[in-house]
Amino acid sequence: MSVECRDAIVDEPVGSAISSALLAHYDVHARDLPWRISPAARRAGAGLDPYRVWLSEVMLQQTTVAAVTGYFQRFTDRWPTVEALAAAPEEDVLAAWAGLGYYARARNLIACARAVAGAHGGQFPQTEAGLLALPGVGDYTAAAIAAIAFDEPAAVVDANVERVVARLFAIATPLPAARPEIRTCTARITPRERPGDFAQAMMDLGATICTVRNPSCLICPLASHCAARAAGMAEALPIKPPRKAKPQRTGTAWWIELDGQVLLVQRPGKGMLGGMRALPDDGWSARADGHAEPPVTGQWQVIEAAVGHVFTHFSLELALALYRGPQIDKVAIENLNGIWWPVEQIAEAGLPTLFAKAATVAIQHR
DNA sequence: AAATCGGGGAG
DNA sequence: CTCCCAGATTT
Repeated sequence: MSVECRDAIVDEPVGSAISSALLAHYDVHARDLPWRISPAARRAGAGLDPYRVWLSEVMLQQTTVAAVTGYFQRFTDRWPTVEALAAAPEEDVLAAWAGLGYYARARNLIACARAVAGAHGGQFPQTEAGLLALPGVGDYTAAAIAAIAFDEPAAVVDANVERVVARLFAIATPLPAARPEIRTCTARITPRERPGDFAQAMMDLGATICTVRNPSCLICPLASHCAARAAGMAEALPIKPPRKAKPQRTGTAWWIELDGQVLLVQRPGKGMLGGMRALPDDGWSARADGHAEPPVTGQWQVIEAAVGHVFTHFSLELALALYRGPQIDKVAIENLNGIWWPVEQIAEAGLPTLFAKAATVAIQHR
């Protein structure tokens, strides 16, 4: 039932009819988002700031609009330009990113800002190829910035567009094998005029109408063009591979508090929660449980299953052990290479959510 | 091609 | 509870 996306099928008039219908709908129903500008300002000729487009796109990678909005506001208030972000201490940026997840994005964000502010003289590259060379900028983000900030007719394909296009052309090939065909079809319907609005309109459509479950085909501006709709198979597409089961791991975090300060560590720069401040722990990972051996001798109050947390590829049940004295082994503490942080200011430590939850439990048991 | 890497919101 | 989100990078 798959409709091949060839020139003969998706010819110029058909592609134009789709983009025209979508843009007309977008002009009325576009979501009002912090990284967008008003239609009135747009008509007056205002352009989008590439810095804000880039920042929003990186934050939105695998992350919902609702989760990003507050972070975007705080980042742009605190660092209004790419030069300001480039000049910020790395620990400040990582702490500001805490809770948003996928922390490699934050590390790449800093590297990218410094590359743009330095080697590129403060200007983002304006071509897809140039953007693609930046840290943390892949196929999707390069195309999105090129289209939205620089008016280039790039094929912007995110998970929303994958779904919309797979349905429009009834592409029944399972993902990820269907991606080349989806990309070709997306390029075929991307207009030379307003490519940035088109990309955002496609994503709005996927987020609000052409949803994963229960798509609202009755109000869809593209319903008359949709092959999956005609075949009664819209909700079944795209076909996704089965997902693997998550292993269940256990670990222990250590709460060592002296004189109102708790010992934190900075995690290694790569891997899980890389570069982030954290409670010291027993080495749990996606591959293995933690060893549960306390880092210093003494009396510990253990709170079993203090925190349950689900990561992308495993679940973790984290025990929390609170140090209860009587004395502290100064040498062993030094070996932890930690930093003492005022407990009253723990919210400003920039702990990832797992450890923020653990800290909350610890404070309740103080 | 498959695995790694967070967190939260929707249903 | 399950599913998935404006993906990139490494293996």
